Amino acid sequence: MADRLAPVSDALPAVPPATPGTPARLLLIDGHSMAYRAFFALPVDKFATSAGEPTNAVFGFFSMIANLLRDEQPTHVAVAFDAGRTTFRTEVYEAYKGNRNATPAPFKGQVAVIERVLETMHIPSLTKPQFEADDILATLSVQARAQGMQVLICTGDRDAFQLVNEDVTVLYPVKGVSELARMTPAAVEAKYGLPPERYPDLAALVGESSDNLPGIPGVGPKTAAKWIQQFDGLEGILAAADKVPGKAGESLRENLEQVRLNRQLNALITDLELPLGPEDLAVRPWDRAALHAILEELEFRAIRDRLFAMLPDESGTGPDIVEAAQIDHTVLGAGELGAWLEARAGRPLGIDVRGSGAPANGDAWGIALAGPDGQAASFDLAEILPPDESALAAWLADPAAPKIVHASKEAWHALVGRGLPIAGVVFDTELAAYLCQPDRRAYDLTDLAIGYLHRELGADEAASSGQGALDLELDGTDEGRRAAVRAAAVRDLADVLGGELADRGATDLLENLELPLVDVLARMERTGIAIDSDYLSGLEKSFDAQVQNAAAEAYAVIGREVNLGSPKQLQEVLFDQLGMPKTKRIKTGYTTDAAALTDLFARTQHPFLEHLLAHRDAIRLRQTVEGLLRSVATDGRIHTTFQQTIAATGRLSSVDPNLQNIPIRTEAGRQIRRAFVVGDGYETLLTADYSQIEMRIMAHLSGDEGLIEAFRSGEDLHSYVGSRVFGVPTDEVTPAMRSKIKAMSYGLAYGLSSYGLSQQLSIEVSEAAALMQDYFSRFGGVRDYLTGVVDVARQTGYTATILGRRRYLPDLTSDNRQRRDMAERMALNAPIQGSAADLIKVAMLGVDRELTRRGLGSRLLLQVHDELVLEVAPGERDEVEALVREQMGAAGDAAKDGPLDVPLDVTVGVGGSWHDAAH
DNA sequence: CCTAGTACGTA
DNA sequence: CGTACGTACTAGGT
Repeated sequence: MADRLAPVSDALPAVPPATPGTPARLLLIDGHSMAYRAFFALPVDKFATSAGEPTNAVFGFFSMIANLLRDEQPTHVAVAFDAGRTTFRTEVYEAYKGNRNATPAPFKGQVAVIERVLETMHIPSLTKPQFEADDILATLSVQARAQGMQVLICTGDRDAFQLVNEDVTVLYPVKGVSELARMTPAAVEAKYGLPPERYPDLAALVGESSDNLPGIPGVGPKTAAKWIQQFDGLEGILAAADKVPGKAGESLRENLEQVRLNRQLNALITDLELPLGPEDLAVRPWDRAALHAILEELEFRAIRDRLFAMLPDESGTGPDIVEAAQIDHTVLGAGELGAWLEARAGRPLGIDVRGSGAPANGDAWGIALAGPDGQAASFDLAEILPPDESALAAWLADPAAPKIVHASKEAWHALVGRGLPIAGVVFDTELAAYLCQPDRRAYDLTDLAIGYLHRELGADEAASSGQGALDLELDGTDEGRRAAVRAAAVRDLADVLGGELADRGATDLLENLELPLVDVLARMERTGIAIDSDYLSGLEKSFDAQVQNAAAEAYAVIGREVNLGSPKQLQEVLFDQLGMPKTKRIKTGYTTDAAALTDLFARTQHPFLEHLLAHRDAIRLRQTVEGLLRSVATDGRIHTTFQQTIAATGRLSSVDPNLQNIPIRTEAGRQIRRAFVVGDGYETLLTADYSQIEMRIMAHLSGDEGLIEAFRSGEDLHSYVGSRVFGVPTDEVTPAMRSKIKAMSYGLAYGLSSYGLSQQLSIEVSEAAALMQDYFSRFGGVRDYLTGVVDVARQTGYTATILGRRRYLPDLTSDNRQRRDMAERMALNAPIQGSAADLIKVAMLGVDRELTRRGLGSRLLLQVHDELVLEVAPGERDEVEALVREQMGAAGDAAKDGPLDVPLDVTVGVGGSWHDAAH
């Protein structure tokens, strides 16, 4: 270990805006003027979303802002917009700007988008009724100057030249919006031969065509400038109008009124009352996620990166969009960790673990700890000395020593792989962020630090600058310092996210559900499930033979070999070569999915379709088997990873491999489940399913008496519902009736339409609509609930599960019908699917707790949304079954508003394989 | 090599 | 024109 070093102040290079001593820099932009310039500078047909929304003005404007932020490094920014077409100027002079053409249709709407973008960048947009943007800019520039600021005004309106002085520069577009002329006093003087304050006098004489202000015929800028010099300004000229010689003088005398009017109108107002002063316009951190989202929405894809790269936020070279991380990073001397930890006993420390979080063979090679005092320490675990390692191990394993981690399940695997088990995790910043924003797809620490702390961690700074090798010290100090910065961010994030959770009523969800579940899931992943690899290999051969056969027969029918896995080539065969009727339209032509092919086969009986479908099935099964074989670890087991922060509804997901979509519906598919077997030293596998969990939740949430009674009666649900809907006794509900009802019941939880139902059941839309009518007439509570849940979500902005897990659905108020409808279906489904997810998570905690408490050797292996798979130790079968039934059945008692109104039935099966344990 | 589109497995 | 996922493949860009 290195000698003890003095604490290093660790300022990462997000350059602070105004170094002390340099004046603040205010950038003011005339929004409408610059957007309009951008609109004409960029081809509208090259800048539009796939929906046809034009974005050329938005892009040009935003691109210009990015350049300005980069080049000018303003400390303060604001954009002013005209409030409307009528202003005090149009009242004085009706024709003011009256020559302007109607706003082009593709421009309309783009200003609103620009304002939204500015909002995400936290750049204020200012308007003032009856005044123009330039009046706002004029007022602010005068105020800012008085406060000692340097001012830049970006506008395409020449009237702003009157504002130019030693502290105020106008940036005037000369070509498009990318090239701006810097109008300083000298530049104005050079161009017009007058100081800036005389410019409006000149404009009054010459006129301003863009404002529809006529000038004096025969008087151009040269003459005007000469007069202004000669008579000491416009007042002098007007006073001496009689003495002005020549034809021009005559012309002047004929237009005195117009000149007076011009001068009155082109004077900018500098004493408006504004809600914000220059001091309120300081550059603030952006809402990076929202900015990213809006660029996504604008489909700026290819240019988005360029845009982001220009932005100071990303490059870290701009204004104080983000703060630099400030910590004291200490490299501790040998044996000092114990005391360092002791000094912070009982205080939660942030942890950063470097290593691999793989479930089967995790490993950790570095760890950093950050205390509440801004101090952090880091270790290279390959070099750590025994006294420090034992202090670290004891502290990590101590459940009473509070820890804060980002992605604690990965850390768990990494540390366990190093022989350093972790306990006492009181906060996981990834889980917390997930509960706050469940629709996000990623929760990178770097992004959370920017979003919640406005702090740049600078993780890849050394590497990306190409100087990494130079900076990196052999003892790992540089890496250690970055780790310490992350650990400090994790610790600080816990404070902010803890508050966010509390605001959302989600603290309980984190502390008593998701966080305890991490440990359960980690152990499930580490345990894995045993695989009969020999059997699986045999299955692969068998499916492979089927693939070859089906392909050969398919080729024989059409007389040539095509790639049966290519929808494009299949379309050629089906619709061109074989001339079959067209299927449902998709983006790339006509669908060749299984439903369409089956339908085509029913109509044409063409043998190619039969072989094609058989090939699809076989290739799919082979692919599944091959994937599983690849995933078998050296211990003969498959270790999936359960992702806890992916599904927006609260479900888990499973990856590497996905064990939540192993086939079960077809016989051939079920064969694959025979490969999942009980491991050595265990007696059997046990599966436990909730039956009709989502319908039970619907019954509970809706409070529908009929549906609740259906579950209490213990009768077959779909037959019970069918008998009520069709008005026949339960035992006279035919299988066809029952399956219609089943499809309908489940469809309702997904926001099914009558059209969708008709497709599903291959019946007329009218018949489907009638079926829904009958259903709702008997189960009105369900209808009321479904309409109510959307209404409430629209009001509150979110849906909630029985444990208060929220899903935010801002699109419920979208102007876009497609998005709105989608959001409505999400709102219908989220409370149901999410509550089911809550319930099985509660059940998992209960099962795991009881297994441990009773000292049983049986263990949880898998969760498949409404099913748990356990490995049962010898002699524990009956006790485990009872325990699982008990815990799963009781999960409903944890609901926020009291126990469920319906029982939770659990079906249990036992067997040597997953297949045989089914029921 | 990466992305979009298609298809399909589960609950 | 029914929710929530993950994976694998082709095709077309790079």
